[in-house]
Amino acid sequence: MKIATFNINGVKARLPRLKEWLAETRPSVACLQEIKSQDENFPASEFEELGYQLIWHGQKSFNGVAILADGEKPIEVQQGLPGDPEDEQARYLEADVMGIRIVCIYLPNGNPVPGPKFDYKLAWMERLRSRMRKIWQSEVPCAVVGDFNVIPQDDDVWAPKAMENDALMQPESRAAYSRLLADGWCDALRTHNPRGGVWTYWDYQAGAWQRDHGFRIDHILLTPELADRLQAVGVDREHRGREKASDHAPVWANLRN
DNA sequence: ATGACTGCCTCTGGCAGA
Repeated sequence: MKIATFNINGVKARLPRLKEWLAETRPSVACLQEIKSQDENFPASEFEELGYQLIWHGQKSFNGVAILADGEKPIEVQQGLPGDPEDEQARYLEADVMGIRIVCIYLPNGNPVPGPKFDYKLAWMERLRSRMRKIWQSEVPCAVVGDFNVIPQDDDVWAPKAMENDALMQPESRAAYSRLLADGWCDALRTHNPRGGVWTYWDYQAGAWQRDHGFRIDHILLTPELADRLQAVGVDREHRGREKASDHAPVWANLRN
């Protein structure tokens, strides 16, 4: 089975590109971030026409996540990240699909640093870790995928200097991400590209795509059982270069059945 | 270079993104 994650930067603006990507690459499970849609406006039927069933968690203007599954309805386990009753941002969706627990996240960006948004990011990462430890303890095979908004290492960015003041690569952000891996989760893309140099995001500005000025912030984390089944992992880079593309490219992992 | 581009909802300019 193929598990994919794609920050689409607006479901309405991206609909033709998104349907094209689904038809061309046919992931078994597709996790979307930044749908930027209220629940009642989400164009579910567009995906059902392609043979996908889905659940989503949206809000007005920003954020929003969705889980699509090929020919099977995801069974929702959790909507919204537990741990803060005041947090109403639509960034977390967890479901059981095809015998696997799928967690779709859109982790807060955290800029500017320092400030309340950065504090929210770090607190969110600790809440995520708590949730992931709980899932780990339940011993269900699990993939946590999405836009983590963390550049894990210097070789995950075209120029570390250019991003050094950004929330995406602050030592605190990296340390929080490292703690997830230290808990035992496998960073699928890193495992197959140990020397780094693989990007999943290119800014719209300053010709970043044309100059290949990118970095890696979209991740697929696997429990050991799924890591053992990992066959191939990749980035659909070519989709970033199309007309009206998202600023992120899709990331996918193939698991042996 | 407090720059750049894109999407959203709309106080069609200001905010957010990364």
